[in-house]
Amino acid sequence: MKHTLRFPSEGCVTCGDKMCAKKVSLFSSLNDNQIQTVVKLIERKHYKKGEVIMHSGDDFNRLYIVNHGSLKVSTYSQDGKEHILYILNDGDSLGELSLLKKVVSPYNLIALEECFICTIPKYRFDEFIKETPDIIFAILESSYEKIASLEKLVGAIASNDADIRLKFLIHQLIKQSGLKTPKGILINLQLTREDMANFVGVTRETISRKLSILSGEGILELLENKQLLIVDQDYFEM
Amino acid sequence: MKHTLRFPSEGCVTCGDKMCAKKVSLFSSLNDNQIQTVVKLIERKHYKKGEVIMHSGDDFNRLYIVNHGSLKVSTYSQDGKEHILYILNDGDSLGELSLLKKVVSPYNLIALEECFICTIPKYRFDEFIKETPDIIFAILESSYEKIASLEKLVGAIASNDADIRLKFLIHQLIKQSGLKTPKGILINLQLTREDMANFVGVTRETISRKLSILSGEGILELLENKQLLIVDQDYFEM
DNA sequence: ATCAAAATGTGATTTGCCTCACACAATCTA
DNA sequence: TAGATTGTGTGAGGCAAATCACATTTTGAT
Repeated sequence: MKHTLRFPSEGCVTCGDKMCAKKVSLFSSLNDNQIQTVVKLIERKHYKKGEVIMHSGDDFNRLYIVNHGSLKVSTYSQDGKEHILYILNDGDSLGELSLLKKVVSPYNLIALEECFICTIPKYRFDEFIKETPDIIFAILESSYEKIASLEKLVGAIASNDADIRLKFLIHQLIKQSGLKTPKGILINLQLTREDMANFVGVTRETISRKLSILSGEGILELLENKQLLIVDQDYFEM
Repeated sequence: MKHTLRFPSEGCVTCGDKMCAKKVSLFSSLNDNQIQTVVKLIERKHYKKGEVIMHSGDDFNRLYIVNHGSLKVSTYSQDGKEHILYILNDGDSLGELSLLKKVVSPYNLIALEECFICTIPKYRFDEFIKETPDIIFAILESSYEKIASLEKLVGAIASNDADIRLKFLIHQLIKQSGLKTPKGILINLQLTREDMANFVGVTRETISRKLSILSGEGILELLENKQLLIVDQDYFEM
């Protein structure tokens, strides 16, 4: 049910914007000319909620950029449990390593909602790097952000304390996809309780119970359609 | 009690080898000329067991390379618990990010045994990058190895199962610093039970107990001087 | 609009690890 | 070489979260 479009020179069809690549943090340092060059390399795909964007074991020979939507990046342990490593939103990217060498994906990518994903095949990006070597620094920087985020995840999980884990989870969600509203920070991701649980290594029941408690204490509100309204943001500072 | 030496052009004093930088994975792709250039940038320091090589909060403006020895890289949680993120051995490096921009160290570095550490200050490495831009790819590659190792650590800790965590710990130690001997794989790191515990997020008591069990089952042997002899390596495959 | 499937909340029970406690061993240090 | 400090093994008990169970709600497909 997914389809591929290529845009040799007309910019992005979906967003109708020749500069849409600018919102990608990886490309934020590029000038307008360079952005237009990048846009020409892009292939766009569209995925519905729940669709698998990539399976672990697939050839990983593209850079993936989230144009619009959100997705989870996960692995499975031997006993079949899902571990979510990253949640990606608009402007996030994945697969910089695949631009360096031939690799197989260790990740499963699954759309949490309708997703517009831009990809750049390795062979096309190789040419771009030759013309724009500075892009490497942006890639390096984004990889260090990934390292920092993983190190924090390790710290939170290693605490073995469900409250700290949940605190970390919500802290992350606020930072990544929190929307300021008059009533508080709104988190509007299509994350199930189980997804949340699989991100921080607890069970869905524990997430349910702890969220109820926080809701009872007025720290957050559980809205319909999996939305969270964070009332007391300070509580989630770490 | 530590002292600094600089070697403008004579190669490494400690190892007496002008090519010692070659064993650093970060530099393994360089040719002999380039290696000699790198060696000229190196400042060497010597630390005794237990010495603090860097505190979290210190200016992080150097690339650190372990010439000889081993050290732990850790952070502390709010409640004062140590979390070990990496254990570095001969040839490992840390601080590639500090070559990109001014940062403050989030890490504590502590020598597990006598250590010979090579450092390259940012301002000197900047020049080297200009002459040898390809080094960036090696830096990128090493950062992806770091990401992969963290992702595995997350998976192991998120399992919430002490046996899996210990398995992962020993698997890592075998990979990083296991020495093949006729009787099995020898791990000769100066790690205390508590260090092991702080790497995988359990208590020292749990490590003690689980190691005893594995020893009783003949999977490994607990030797003197904190050495481990891995008899059944397959047990630790993941 | 209807039904099946997926997700959620919540109680009861179990359990694996943490915590606490202490004896003993190893290691530093003057 | 003695004494202090740091590290280690192991038992007993408690507890937080996993597991199991099931009713209810939400979602999605036809």
